[in-house]
Amino acid sequence: MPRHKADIDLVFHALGDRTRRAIVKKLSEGPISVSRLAEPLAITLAAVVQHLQILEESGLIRSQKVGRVRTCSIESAGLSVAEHWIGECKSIWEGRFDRLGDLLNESD
Amino acid sequence: MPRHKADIDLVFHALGDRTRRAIVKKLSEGPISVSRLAEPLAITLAAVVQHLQILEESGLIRSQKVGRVRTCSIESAGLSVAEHWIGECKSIWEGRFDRLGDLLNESD
DNA sequence: GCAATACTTAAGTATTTGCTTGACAATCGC
DNA sequence: GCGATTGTCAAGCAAATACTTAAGTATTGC
Repeated sequence: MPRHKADIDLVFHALGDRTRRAIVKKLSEGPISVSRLAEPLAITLAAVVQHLQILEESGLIRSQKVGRVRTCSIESAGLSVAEHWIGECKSIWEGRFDRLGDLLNESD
Repeated sequence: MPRHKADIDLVFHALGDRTRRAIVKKLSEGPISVSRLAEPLAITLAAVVQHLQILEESGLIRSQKVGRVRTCSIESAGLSVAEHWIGECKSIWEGRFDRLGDLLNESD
């Protein structure tokens, strides 16, 4: 049963780590196996697996095992959750400027 | 001299903490002082100040002190850095689908 | 001047984190 | 079957993190 949480706390926590962002970036090029994913990273396979667990639980990636190979891919819903939160902040902030503009009738 | 780094590692690290995201969200409503910012948060003022330092060094917020009051506000460049990184991942990912579509001549 | 306000700084602490090693399990090629 | 490949699991550990308390510095109102 795949994780489909995409919880905002989990997503931003997952993206807070440099290595995990590198994994997400790599996966955006397309699905890839765990060991291929680990190759360019200067850490052990076990450490990569731990990062993948965090990424999967956050809803940023998903994976399925066929035979002995686990193939990982991006779950775009996870990135969308983060994107939406940022967009929300920006629109509140910009909305504020709009109202300020109404009052002052000038731009900063 | 204000910080204008907006470094991607610092930005995502800063956004990785729930309390700091709450601060950013609050600041998107408009500038506010440190103690007003701390009011709804169930932590000490000193802890809030530490979060503000991290947020300011990452380029997510800026602040200026007038008299004894430090007023904080959003630095939208910081959020844009995060937004851009996410957009980049998504467009690489979607680009991949486009090329797949060219090959298969069908949509998912 | 003096007390209250609004931070600031430093030191200490409990918890979380990212990582390692080592043992284990499953699957593939031959 | 057997060795190589691919991944999993469980401790364990050093460093980073998010806090706290306590003491200090400016600034404001009276």
